[in-house]
Amino acid sequence: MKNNIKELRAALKMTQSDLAQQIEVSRQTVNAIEKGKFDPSLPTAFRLAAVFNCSIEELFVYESES
Amino acid sequence: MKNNIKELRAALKMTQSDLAQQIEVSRQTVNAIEKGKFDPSLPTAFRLAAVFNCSIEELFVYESES
DNA sequence: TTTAAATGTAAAGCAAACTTTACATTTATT
DNA sequence: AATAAATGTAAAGTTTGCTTTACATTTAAA
Repeated sequence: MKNNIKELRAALKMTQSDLAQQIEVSRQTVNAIEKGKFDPSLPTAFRLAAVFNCSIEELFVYESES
Repeated sequence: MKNNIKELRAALKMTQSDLAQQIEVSRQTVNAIEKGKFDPSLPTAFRLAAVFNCSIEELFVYESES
């Protein structure tokens, strides 16, 4: 699963901490998601899409698993 | 998080087992998701949306947590 | 109406999403 | 150049998505 959170976040001039607060997860979680260490939960994906005012499909690109 | 998987699945005349096979999870997982016992992971949500040829947003309705 | 298929549910266990704490490194600011 | 802000990363722990096994109940078919 790929995502363009880092770019979208930069476009809004937000820090990882800012974003973390808005979506109610830890800063490390935002970092890990951006770095592709793991996928967010569905609720977290919804909150992310809300912040960037876009669809989950625009935020994340599904790639068949391992 | 609400969803209309049960209805969409019925419309395609699929059993929970059929759907489980297609999205590569267990039948119990499909049942639990339909019954709202837990939310699917993001990858599973993507696979579900693919089966029903719709967006994740059409499948799931986000509701602020606990 | 018996049999089979589909669904519901439960327990135990594993894996992944997330937390907190903590520290090191990189990038801005002064 | 010094300081602060932002980012990266790691370890240990909790929660939740998901598995398997197992069985009970509901719905459909013979």
